[in-house]
This record gives sequence, C-alpha cells and structure tokens, in this order.
Amino acid sequence: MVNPPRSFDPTELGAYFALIEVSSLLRHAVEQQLHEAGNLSYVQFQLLARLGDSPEGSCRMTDLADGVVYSRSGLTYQAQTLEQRGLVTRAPSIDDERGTTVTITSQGRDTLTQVFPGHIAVLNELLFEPLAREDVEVLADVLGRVRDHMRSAPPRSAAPRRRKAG
Amino acid sequence: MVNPPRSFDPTELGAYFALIEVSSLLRHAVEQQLHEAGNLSYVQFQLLARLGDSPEGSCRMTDLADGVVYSRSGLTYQAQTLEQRGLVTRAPSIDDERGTTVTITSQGRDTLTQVFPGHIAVLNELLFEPLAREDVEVLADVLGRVRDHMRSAPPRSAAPRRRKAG
DNA sequence: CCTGTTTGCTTCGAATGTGAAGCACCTAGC
DNA sequence: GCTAGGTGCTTCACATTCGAAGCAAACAGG
Repeated sequence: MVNPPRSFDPTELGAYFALIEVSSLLRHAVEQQLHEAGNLSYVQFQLLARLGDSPEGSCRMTDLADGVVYSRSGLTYQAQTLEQRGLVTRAPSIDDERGTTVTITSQGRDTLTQVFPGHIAVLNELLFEPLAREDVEVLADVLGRVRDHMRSAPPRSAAPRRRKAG
Repeated sequence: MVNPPRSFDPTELGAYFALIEVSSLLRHAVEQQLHEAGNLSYVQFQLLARLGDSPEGSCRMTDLADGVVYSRSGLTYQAQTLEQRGLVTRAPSIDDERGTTVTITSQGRDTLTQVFPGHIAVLNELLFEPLAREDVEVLADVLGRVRDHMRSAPPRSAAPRRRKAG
C-alpha cells in the first residue's frame, strides 16, 4: 500500500487486512443482532458471556477489562449499566478490600440464553457458511496460537502509571 | 458457554473467540503505535490507507464508510478532522452534485509513510511472529474467502431509511 | 508502626461514535 | 417540467469511550 518501503509481503498484508475486515464486518452484524434480541451492546454481551463461563459467575473488574480488551473506566461504566439493568451485581472483593467482584445474576443468564441462538445463527451465516470443516479447524489453531502469543505480553492494565507531577 | 443449547461446536466457538480476541488485541496495540507515531486513530489510518490505495487517491464518502465499516455520520466527523489537519481534501463529486469526493493530500501520504514502518513492526511482533509462512498463507486464503462472502451481502449503507412519520 | 509506593477502582472532562432527522440533488413516472 | 420518492451527506442530540487524576486499601522498608 502506498509503495510500502520494500521488504513487505503481500500475503502478510492480505492476511492482516482480511482479518481486520472480517472482524469489523462480523462485529457489526453481531451488534445488530444483539441489540435487537436483547438490547445488548457487544461489550455487554462479552462481559456477560465471560461471567457466565467463570466459576461462581464472578470476576474482578481488572480481569474482565483485560479479558475483553477494554479500558478500566469504560468497564466501570458498563458494569454500572449492567447492574442497573439487574444483569450483574457488584460487591467488594473478599480477599482485597480495594477490589470489586462482578457476578452475573440469573436474569443475566436468562438474557444470555435468550440472545445466544440468534448469535450462533449470525455466526453460521456470515463466518462459517463459506468454510469447510477443515478451514475452521485451521482457523481455530492458527488464531489460537496468535492469541496465546499476544496474551503472553503484559496486559493492558499493566501500563505504567504516570507519576504525580512535582 | 453457559450451556449453549446443544448443536454447537467447540471448534467453531474456539475459532470465533480467537478471532475476536486477536483482532481486539491487535487493534489495541496498533492504535497505540499509530497514536505515538503520527497522532492517528485507527480509523484515520484506515481511511488514509484506503485513499492511498485508490486510483487518483480519491473515494466517495459512502464507499469509504462501507470500506472501513463505519457510520456515515462518523465518517463525516473523521473527514472533517483529517481535512483540518491537511491530510485530505473534500470536494463535491463531478458526476453527482450530492456526493463528496475525498482525496488524500501529499501531506497525507507523507503521514502514511511516516507511520507505516512502525505499523509493520507491530504486526510482525504480535501477529506474524508465532506463525509459519504456511500459516499466513492459509490465514489469508480462509479469511479472504470469508471476507468475500460477507462483502457479498448488502453493505451498511444499504440499510432501509425510515419513512418520514405520518 | 510509619511513610512512600503500588494497585484497584471510580470520577471527571473531553473526544468520538451512533441513528434519526434534515437538506439538497438526482431519478422516475406521468 | 412537475411531483414523489430515493440517495448522499451533514447536523443534531445523546451514548459511549478513553486517559488522567483522585481516592482508598495493600504492601515494602525501615
């Protein structure tokens, strides 16, 4: 693109752009469905899904934020919203008085199951429809490795904190 | 997840989640780099890149919006911003007086080339580092097919317009 | 036990994103 | 060429996002 300074590989660029486009388009489609089916934004769905998958249905704020790749302040906002709607509860952590533990409610689980079938339908239609079984397996394998590699780097919450001026 | 109603395939779920996680993490990392290297947001970079790749370096607003999967109003905002910074120009389209043609400036191209090497570096480090050549090829192929499939559906801008009340 | 630093979360202000409504031009049908 | 409707973009009101700063609990070193 734009005469990239030599030394760049069209196949790599293709993979990168395809990845970005696919995830953007998929996200957009899924967002529509989630909004119609349960009035959830994508982040909200991700949060509920992660909580639903956690033992006890609970997570610390920071773990949630890193999990869905979100800012801490943004997560605070979403957690408030979800709490107001009765889909999660928040309580100070037991072991660390600073921490907040978020827990999914049964109503939250209901919302998940209500939204899930349509979610799957969109995935099948957009993502899996043109793929052979083998393609899906390769995708899971390759992207899984990439994710593990990326996750091995320090997470978002580990960014250095600015010192107080002076 | 959350006892999905049978009939769902763990491999597919794995591929889907890996896709979302990878794209989120990658996007976040790239955003950092773009901000530091050229004070660009990711959308702004995508817009410049698409323009830089277009013949004449021009595009209609709607095509840009669909290309990067963005709302029309959001694109208007970004186009204004980029214009103020002198990275693009906007002019009414020749053939259709309603349309606006956005064109990248030489300064915009400069910004692209200034930002590009670092961009590539991040990609290599995060995305390609753990992959074999063959993995990248497969990724480009599979995701390319998915993208083509998704793009064959009517684009975002084709959403029906609400009739005026009454 | 103090004191300085780190860490977890929230608050705050500003930037950015969205759909709906509005405006202007184009197109179709008569 | 008139009118109704479609299309391209912008404006508007409002929701969401983020980083920086703030606050409180945990921790480290003496």
